[in-house]
Amino acid sequence: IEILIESIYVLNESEVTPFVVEEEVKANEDLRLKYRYLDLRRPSLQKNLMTRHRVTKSIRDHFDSRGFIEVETPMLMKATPEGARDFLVPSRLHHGEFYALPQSPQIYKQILMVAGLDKYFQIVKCFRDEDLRADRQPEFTQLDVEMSFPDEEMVYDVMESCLRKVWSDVGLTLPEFQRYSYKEAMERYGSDKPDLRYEVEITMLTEMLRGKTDFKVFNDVLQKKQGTIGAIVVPGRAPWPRKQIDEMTDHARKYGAGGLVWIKKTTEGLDSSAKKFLTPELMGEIADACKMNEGDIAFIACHEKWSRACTILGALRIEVAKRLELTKGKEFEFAPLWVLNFPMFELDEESGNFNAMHHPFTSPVVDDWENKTHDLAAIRARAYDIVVNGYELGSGSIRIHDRKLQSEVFDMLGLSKEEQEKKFGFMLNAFRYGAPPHGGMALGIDRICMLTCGTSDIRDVVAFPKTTSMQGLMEDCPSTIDPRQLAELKINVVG
RNA sequence: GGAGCGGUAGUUCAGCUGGUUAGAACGCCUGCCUGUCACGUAGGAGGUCGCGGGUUCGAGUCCCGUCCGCUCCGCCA
Repeated sequence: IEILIESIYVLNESEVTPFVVEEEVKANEDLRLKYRYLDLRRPSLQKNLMTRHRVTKSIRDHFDSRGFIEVETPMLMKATPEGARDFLVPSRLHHGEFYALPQSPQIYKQILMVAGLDKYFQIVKCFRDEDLRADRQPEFTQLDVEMSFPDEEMVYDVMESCLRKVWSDVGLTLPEFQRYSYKEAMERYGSDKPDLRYEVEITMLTEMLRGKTDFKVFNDVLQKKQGTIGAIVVPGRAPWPRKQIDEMTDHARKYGAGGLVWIKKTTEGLDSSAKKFLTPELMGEIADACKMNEGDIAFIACHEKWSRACTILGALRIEVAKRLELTKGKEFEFAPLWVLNFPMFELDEESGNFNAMHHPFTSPVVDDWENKTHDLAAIRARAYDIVVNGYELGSGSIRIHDRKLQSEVFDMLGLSKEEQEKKFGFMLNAFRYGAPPHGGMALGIDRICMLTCGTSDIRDVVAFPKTTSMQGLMEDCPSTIDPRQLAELKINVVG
């Protein structure tokens, strides 16, 4: 393989290439994408694609050996305008009607359970028309899994052993999974997909500070029902200059903080940006609560919303890790975890409606549902995520298999009976004829490859990726199309 | 939808507060050298400074708009 790579990569005698094909490329990303076939000659990309092949082969072997069968589901499906935007495909034969490309084969796989194919998996392309990121492409590949009569532990087992085999087959080892509840992950790491490769944790100060301070910033937050105050302690390093503290404050503001209070512990004692408002005793108590040592600095953030406060602190945690290079050289140290006990619903701040946090087919925890009050936020879902090194590798849930319960959940989400019938009638109908309890998971194969290849750029593990504005630079797409083609589809381009 | 960074030779970049003919390195072409191996050496070609407008006697440089790439926020059931 090594020799093959070497020989491929010297293959540039016929014409002067637009950039020098060498392992440590200096050429700009757009140039490399335009000449992707040259960029792909580089040994690291060759290796990545080989690793990707091994990953998918390994997955297929694993599920095959456990008696799962791979079933293909349609690429042309019914549009489901919940969630992400669909890519639409016009129908020639049915004027004015459209197919959608799947965001996920979710409904099909549930119906396969009704059909009695009780152990299903598929390696499948999915499509979402949302803005891109370094780890997101408009089309991406998922490992989709579903089984009948499972409990959570059965899903955990089959998925953990799958990942363990994948890692082993590409020459890596995957440590034991840790388990965190959503609440714990948020309060300790400020994220539902924390990176556990470094220790820095959040200290919650809300209860400690209640009734103990006149500092308006803290007090205003403490008056609110969900008001939350917490701190991130940066372990002793060179003194933090004003400029860097300001940068941390700007970073916190980006995530919705009003500002940032800091406390420093030095040989001369405690100093703080809020020393005019905090008594020395209280500053001492905060420093003790944060277990500060000499040379440490603590950044304290607060917000009237619990989840927002956690997010701000989580963003600061990541920023600290970046500045202190806490993950440097740890690309191949994997810290996998399960995040469990997600809330069923989350409030959409704009509309004031509740949305499904996972998706609307997720089963609620039965006790929570039966004892439900009007506090929808307290209902837990039977949903779970796998997180590795700060990436959400995938998520899944035990689904609803009862027609009545599914309809009630749709009610909660604000779908009228008419809409339910129109959008999901076929699914509700399928549940009439005996639906087994079922559940499963979907994992992002691109992200698995990113981790096993040690890259943080999804383009490094996709043969022909799109740019952040969703263009294919090599083949130049999307593009305008022939008017005759449009006419046949009876489509007018306006504007 | 919003923010930041970037766009100058084939490539990677420099170009300070606006000021003659826009530079370097690598690559490319020609000659010389031939125990060289990041060869050396002498010379050469190569630029609508992303695009459009504006300010100015004068714009790569300042202003406005726009396109492209990257990163991030929103978004991603």
